[in-house]
Amino acid sequence: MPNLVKQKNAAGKLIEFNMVKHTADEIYHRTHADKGEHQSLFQGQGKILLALSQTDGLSQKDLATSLNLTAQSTAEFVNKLVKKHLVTKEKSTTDRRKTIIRLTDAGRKSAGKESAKVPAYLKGLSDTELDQLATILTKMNDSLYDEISTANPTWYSNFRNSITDRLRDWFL
Amino acid sequence: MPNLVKQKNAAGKLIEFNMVKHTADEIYHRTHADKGEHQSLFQGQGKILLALSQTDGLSQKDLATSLNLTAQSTAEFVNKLVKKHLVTKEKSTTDRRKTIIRLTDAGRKSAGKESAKVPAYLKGLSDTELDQLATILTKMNDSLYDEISTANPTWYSNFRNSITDRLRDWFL
DNA sequence: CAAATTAATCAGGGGGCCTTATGATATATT
DNA sequence: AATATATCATAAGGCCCCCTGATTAATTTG
Repeated sequence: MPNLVKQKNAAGKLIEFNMVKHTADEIYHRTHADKGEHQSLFQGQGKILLALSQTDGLSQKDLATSLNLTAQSTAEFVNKLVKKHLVTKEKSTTDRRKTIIRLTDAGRKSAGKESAKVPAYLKGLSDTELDQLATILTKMNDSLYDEISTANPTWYSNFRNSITDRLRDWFL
Repeated sequence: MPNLVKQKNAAGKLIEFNMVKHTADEIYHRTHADKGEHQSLFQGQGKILLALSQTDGLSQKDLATSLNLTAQSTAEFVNKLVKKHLVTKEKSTTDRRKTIIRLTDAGRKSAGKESAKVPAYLKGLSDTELDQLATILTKMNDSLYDEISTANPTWYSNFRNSITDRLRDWFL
């Protein structure tokens, strides 16, 4: 039976990590403000870009369902990206209700550039610690996947797909 | 010299964790939408509430600087909280430029209910793993604190204070 | 007292999301 | 063919998180 004190301790550290990381990211954005490019890659416009960089030429609807967004939100983000010349919209010829979204060169570049870089805060860990961390995170992730799939099976499968796509750069 | 493969592996797992946790949280909000109360405690209105629950009766300016927000953002959140009857505004008598913000009873209650609960995904870890995790997170956090303090010393000190306040419940 | 500084507000903007309505196109039914 | 229904996208409106710039009111300083 697990020690509650240890659990609480770890939980606190995790919360702390989230907070610290959050503000570190904020500072990074403000400093490195490459003219307003702070897509978090997991959200909004960044999400769309990422999805397209895996499979270009999706319809808005496809994007919406695969990203668990409403069609409306998707339209909004796509329009914003169009304004920035990162994607293009064109009507599908086979089904003229559909709008096909394609990455521009700039878009492709922008999507790819959150390159698979190892964050500095991992560089201070020993090999053993890195292994431990990976093992632990795997367990935690599985637990969260479980939570998601029981709460919302639909989301789960969409999510699972997009996640493996997005993590392809990291493993193997 | 640390193994780059191990670093990458751990980094990937961490990203995965962030993504999974993100959507788990989203689902939680949508499901448990207790009449639109999703303050994330680390942001916006929740941040203000938390700060006031540590030290009531701060001025807007005090709030802004201690939370690393602009005066304008602070005003916005405060006004929203006033509308919800969670805080009150009153002009300071000693310096009539200042506006003192105070928690209402409802506000105090709302702030306190962040429930220092151990998340489910930690419950599956053994005592050893919990210790390992805590140790590792401590290192990562220190590394991030470093990053923050060199990038923005001002933020650092403000942040450091508010973080210890906020984590008080976790480490006794 | 005039000037400088400080606290707060107004106006406006950029992100992230959703719901409700509507219009347009496609497909199924009669 | 003609009508009904289902699907894709848009428009409009809301709420949340946050910032920059300009302006007003009160206090401190020279």
